[in-house]
Amino acid sequence: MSVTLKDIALVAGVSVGTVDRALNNRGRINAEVAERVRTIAKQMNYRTNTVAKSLAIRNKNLTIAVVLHVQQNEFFGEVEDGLRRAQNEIRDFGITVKVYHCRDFDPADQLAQINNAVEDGAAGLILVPIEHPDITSKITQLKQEGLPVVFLAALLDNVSCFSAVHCDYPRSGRIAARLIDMISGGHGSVMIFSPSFTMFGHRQRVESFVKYIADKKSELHLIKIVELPNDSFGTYRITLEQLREYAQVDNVVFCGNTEAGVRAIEECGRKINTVVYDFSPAAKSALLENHIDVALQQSPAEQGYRAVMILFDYLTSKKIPASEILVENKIIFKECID
Amino acid sequence: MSVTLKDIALVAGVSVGTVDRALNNRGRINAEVAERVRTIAKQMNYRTNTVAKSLAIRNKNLTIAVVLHVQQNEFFGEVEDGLRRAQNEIRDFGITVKVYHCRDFDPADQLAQINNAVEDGAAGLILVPIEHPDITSKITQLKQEGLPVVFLAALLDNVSCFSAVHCDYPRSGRIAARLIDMISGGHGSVMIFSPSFTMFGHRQRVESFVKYIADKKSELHLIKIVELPNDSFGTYRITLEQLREYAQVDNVVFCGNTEAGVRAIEECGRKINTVVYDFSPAAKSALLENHIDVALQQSPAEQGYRAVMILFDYLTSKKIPASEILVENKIIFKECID
DNA sequence: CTGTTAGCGCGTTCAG
DNA sequence: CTGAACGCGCTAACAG
Repeated sequence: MSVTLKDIALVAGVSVGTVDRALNNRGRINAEVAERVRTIAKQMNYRTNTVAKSLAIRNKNLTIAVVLHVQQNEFFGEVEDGLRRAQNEIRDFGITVKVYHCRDFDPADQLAQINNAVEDGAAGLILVPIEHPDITSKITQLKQEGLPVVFLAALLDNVSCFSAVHCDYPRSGRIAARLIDMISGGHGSVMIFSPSFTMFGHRQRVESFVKYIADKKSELHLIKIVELPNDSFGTYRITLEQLREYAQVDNVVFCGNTEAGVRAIEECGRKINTVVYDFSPAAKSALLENHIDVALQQSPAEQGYRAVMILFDYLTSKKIPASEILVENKIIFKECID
Repeated sequence: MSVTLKDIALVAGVSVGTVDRALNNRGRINAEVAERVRTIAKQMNYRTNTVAKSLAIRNKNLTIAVVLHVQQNEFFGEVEDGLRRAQNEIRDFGITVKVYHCRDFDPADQLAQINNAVEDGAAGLILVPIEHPDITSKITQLKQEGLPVVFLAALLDNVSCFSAVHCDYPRSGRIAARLIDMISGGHGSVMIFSPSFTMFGHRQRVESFVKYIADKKSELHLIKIVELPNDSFGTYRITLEQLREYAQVDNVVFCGNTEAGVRAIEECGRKINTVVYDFSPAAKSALLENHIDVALQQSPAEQGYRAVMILFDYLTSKKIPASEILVENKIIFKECID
């Protein structure tokens, strides 16, 4: 059996209340007694039972706030699935997960939602941060106030936080490069489509792809890097336009609304080796019908799940997370799903 | 706030004890009252709080037994990592995980270990089953006695159990085939190395590989399927021997002791496209040094972890698992890890 | 058959 | 500064 507060109290010759105060630095306790209790606890290898603790603090009604941006998006839809899974898992511990939506890429609205969350008494904040000075300074402020904030599925250049969950963007760029290199046989022309470069990770990914190709000195020529808008029709239109304009392109790395992108690629008529990011239903069927070659999944659901669990662990057992949690880039061929 | 037994007791006009008996079918209760309580509970959307439940049943000292076979093996070493992770996670719930080792591929010893586990009062059993009639009948018997047994990392042809956690063997064969097809450019000679065919999954995997190549009508020729022994020196010797005997082989799918296999492949001197199963440290460095092309990981740690969690969920919330839990086959190129 | 109550381990009053 | 006691939601033992 594991050792409890009571056990410690017994050998220390004090009451459980005193032990509790000592171990949790609650003050109102004689420094020497506190020290003695702590060493005894360490000797006995005490670990607080998080299950019991959760039951006890359940009436404090802790809530974890999640402030998203970008809606109606395949990727973030899955992120929310992960959020919900975590929510179900921690419900019995008396901790609630509350999601605040804000308008796409709107820093003012995001700031407002963060404030809402704080006013609602959030014990922790999960944020998909928008790059904007107001957001940055708000994060810094919250940090000073002791509120743990974790970044989800996006990172800010040069802004630190409690912890950040995201995929390894440079790596995801390199993997795509390797795949294209392999599928194309190492020669041909490639075009990259990427979402908004206002997001740091997207810039990193493309840079890393370019570097790989350059270092490899392969005969793969990078024709153009195209930045996509955030709507599916615009994505479709631009993708098709570019592929028609640059008729030599026979390799594509596509990150954006997969459904629109795949449609454009098919429509342009010629055979194009394609790597898409993320594994939406559209990507799945494109894979099955051999319209694309491989999907690179960035585990959106797991990102959502882990962000919540980081705060959960912190709230229930003071566990300090790594400053950066990288989720895997999964490589998905047709054979992985059929 | 969520609804508790007390809440139900209040509206049903009975005591919590009665509610508990009704919801858990403990008997010693008026059938009508029980029925009424159950409908009220359903109406109020009651869900038992597993945290509170765990705290309460902690003194029953439930333990989950794990009976392994095959030791000193990279794959099962990682399986045990997963087991330990799960163990740490459920410790606070008062449930213990106890591992019983048995001699490699020894059905009599495995049977003995199972009996040990049962005598120790295991509340659930996780088993890496050996194909043998004695084991099969023991499993059937335990099942009838109501002990949940879950298969881990291996399955028995035609024997059902509470749940089974393993990778999708046919799929893993197909994925390897696709990769070899892609890397080789669709032509050349391939040799397959596999562990003991006494394990059903290994047979499935190879069959599936062969079928893919046949269906594809590619110019890839399957030269030979080699069954490997369970020791690293034998593996090395046989692999090298075979590769020397069949000098035309320029593609290898290798499942076995990676360290030995990779050494043999290097030693044979010629350039061979190689796909290995599982992601041991040996596979990792071989990947980084470009000695092999890709590793297919079968998530051993996750398999161990999930097997425990299935029984945990069952023991704490009566949750019935899917009869088969498939873990992913991860495709790992050098770029995924460097 | 049913109600009451004492824990499970921890946090939090409230007296002293 | 410290101890005692109660409650979180549920199980189980004991009374009735």
